[in-house]
Amino acid sequence: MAKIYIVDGNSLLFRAYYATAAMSGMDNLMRAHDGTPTNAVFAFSNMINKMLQNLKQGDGLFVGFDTGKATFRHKEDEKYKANRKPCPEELKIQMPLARQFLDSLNIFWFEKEGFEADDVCGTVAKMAGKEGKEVIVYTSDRDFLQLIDKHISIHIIKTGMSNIDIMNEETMPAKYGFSPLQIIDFKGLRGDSSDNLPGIPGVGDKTATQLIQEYGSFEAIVEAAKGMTSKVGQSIVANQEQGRHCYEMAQIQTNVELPFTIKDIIYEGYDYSKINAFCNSLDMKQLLNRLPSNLKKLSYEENVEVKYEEVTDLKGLEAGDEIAIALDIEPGNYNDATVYGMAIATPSKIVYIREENFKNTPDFAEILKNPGIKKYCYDYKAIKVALNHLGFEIEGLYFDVLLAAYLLDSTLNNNADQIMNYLGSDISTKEKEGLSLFDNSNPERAAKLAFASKHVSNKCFTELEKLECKKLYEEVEIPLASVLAEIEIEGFPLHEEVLLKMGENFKVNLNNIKARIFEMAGEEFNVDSPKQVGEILYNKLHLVENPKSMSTSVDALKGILDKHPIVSEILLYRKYAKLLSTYVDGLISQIRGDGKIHAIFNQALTQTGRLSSSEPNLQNISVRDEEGKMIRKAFYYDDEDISILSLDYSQIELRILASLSGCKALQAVFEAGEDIHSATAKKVFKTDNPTPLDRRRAKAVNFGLIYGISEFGLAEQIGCSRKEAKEIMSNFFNAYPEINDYFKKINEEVNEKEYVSTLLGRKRFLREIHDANYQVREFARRAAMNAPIQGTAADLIKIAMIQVNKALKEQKLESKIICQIHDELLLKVPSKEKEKVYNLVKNIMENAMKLNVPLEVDGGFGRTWYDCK
DNA sequence: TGAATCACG
DNA sequence: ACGTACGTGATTCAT
Repeated sequence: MAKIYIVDGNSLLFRAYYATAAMSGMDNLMRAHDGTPTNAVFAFSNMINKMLQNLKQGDGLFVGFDTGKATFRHKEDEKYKANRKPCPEELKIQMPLARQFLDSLNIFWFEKEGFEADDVCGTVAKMAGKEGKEVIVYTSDRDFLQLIDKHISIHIIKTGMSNIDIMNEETMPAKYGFSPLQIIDFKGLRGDSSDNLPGIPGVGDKTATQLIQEYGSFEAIVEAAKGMTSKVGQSIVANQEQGRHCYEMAQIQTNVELPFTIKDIIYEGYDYSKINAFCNSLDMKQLLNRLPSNLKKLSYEENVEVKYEEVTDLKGLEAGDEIAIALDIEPGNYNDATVYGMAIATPSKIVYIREENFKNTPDFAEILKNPGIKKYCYDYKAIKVALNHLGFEIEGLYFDVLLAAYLLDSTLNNNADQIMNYLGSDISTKEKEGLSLFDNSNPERAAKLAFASKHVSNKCFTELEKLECKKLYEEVEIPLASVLAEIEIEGFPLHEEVLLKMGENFKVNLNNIKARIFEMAGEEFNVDSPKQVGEILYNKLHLVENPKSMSTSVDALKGILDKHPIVSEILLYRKYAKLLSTYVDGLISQIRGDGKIHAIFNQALTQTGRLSSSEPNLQNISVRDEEGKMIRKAFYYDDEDISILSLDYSQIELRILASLSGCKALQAVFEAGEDIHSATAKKVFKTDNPTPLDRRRAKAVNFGLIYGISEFGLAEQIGCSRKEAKEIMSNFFNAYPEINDYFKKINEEVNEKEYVSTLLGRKRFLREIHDANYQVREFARRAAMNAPIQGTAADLIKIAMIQVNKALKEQKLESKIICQIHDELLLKVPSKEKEKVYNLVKNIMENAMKLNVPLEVDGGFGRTWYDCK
């Protein structure tokens, strides 16, 4: 979920000033070459930079300031803050500099006359909370604690940015002994000497806390005090007006009128040239190297005005040898989205043509299908598939912004606005008015997108070259986009009637199981609700004494199978419920008019370079469970002459690990064609005849290695002691010493560069490797171990897909790729092509990449997907 | 909208 | 002392 970081600017700036002034001594403040004091801005910039390090795409950052003029609180109380020492001149000078600093980082800040930073920040925090954002407020002022709710936490800065008290709905009451809102009652009693608010004389922290815990609120305490004989009681009654005044003054306003919305504070990155100029002018260059690179816009330009004209035909459009295009299309799945029109940009002009006019002009189809005219665009695959639905072809992809951005930084989402922003172009349009409610077309946006697609291309090529990804881009991702489009257009036949029949069976089972569960539980409840299941198992049937968690996951339930027969029934219920909802009803809802599934293969989504599949996901159709596997029987061609061919890489990730690490022993196992898990079992359990159990445990060891497991994780996985796991791992590394060295090398690399690479140079950035949080850091470390392996496997099969697609076309074969499942390809193959295609595809897959181990591809034909073997 | 669950490699 | 395997997508409940 997006987070919103809110900074109490004045509070932090004061801290920044006094912390550094105390360190260096007042006479020795840090200054720029012209004598301007910069200590506060410097320390402030470091604090802000720490926050930027945590910022993710879509997160917001806002700084609220005091204007320095009188506020409504001063009007109510002329003595308010009257005891404050005047702000030192050296700090005063830096106030506007801090604002300039924020401007130069494109960070949104705001101040409003008549209000304090507290009120502005409080209002923004509540606004963001209402939108469901997770809000984190940085301040050193404890008054802010009253803002805490389920969305908002307050980070109280004690010293610098490392000593922080994180206060939220749980921690705040635990520490203070009362609720967030009661901080106001607390201030009423206690007062606040720094604001010159006296509160109730004779009441300190301890007494105030006690009273609040006993009576709840300030007014209730005043009421109760009337019956007290103690000195404190008398003081409360006598000074109640003064206390009430302090209570009022401590309240933060959360309904200040603001001329902006949360959308405006979403952070969209900094322009290096701007912050560079600022830092240079104040001689604080240290900051520049420490700024997070992921938030840097690739370059900075003022908005370029994009002019376009709407046309009904393309007469007179000189396409030349390259054009940039953008579809104006309804958001959502492009297989059934309405296409409103298309923007076409040539070097001389940009035109927009409505969909109903596509057929008016033969030039339209000609230009698009001419591979000699280079196409620049954003998400070519979507355009190609959507155009196909309208009966148009497109060829000649040259530059795809989405794919370029994906290689530059896989953490970027498939969001044209954000990606263009990252690349320094703005394609946002004003809210349009006056158009039909039923027409969500946006010609201006399409025009801007087309223009920007060409505009950012040079920059992208330069960056791809710097990152050594240009070859991967041109030779893998770009050609793959067309291959995937063809796979999506081709589709995969799925038979509703077969699924329905299976579904009926599943439903009968499900109802019987449900009846048995209710019988055993002694009541009816929602078995789909993990919460209610946990309630029954743990609180009603008490299957576990002092349960550590209320988890009802497979792992948790398998551990208590013997405690009660209801447990296995719940697991069975889950199985059939899953089959019905996801694989029967879910798949049926995705069958289109042609009796086929047209899943989308996302090419720019995963962090490792793999594809993903959606609507529906064809990459997680059941196979491990025999009954679940039946679903695959619904995937077949009516034409009995057409079979499905499934070919998959055997042990691809372990082979890649063997190759990348140069591990001789592991390579030898593959060269000898030995069973890898048995081989590992022999080595880690030191036996010549591993039992099936040994092999199973060795398999877990092999997989664990790929995932960067710890001895604890291994022990958990194979059910042994930590000590045994440690020994197994040490045996493993003794048997395969180069693997240990390889992972050490990966660790050093990610620590130094904050990224890791696949064999072909695909990068995965892991900036979290230097996160302050141990768990976050460890997660990044494990991801760093896995990404080169998983990513190289992804690169490999992508190359194979391109080569297979090309070979099938060149040899004029009717066979087609219809699905990819990470290490497996599915093809439709007519009988007469069986032998040829089998050998062709197997051969291409096994030789797609030159590794230091042989690649092995297995598989076979089936009438249905189920039967492929 | 997120958490929990479970399907796959 | 801490917390504990990589990468995905769909469904359901609950807020």
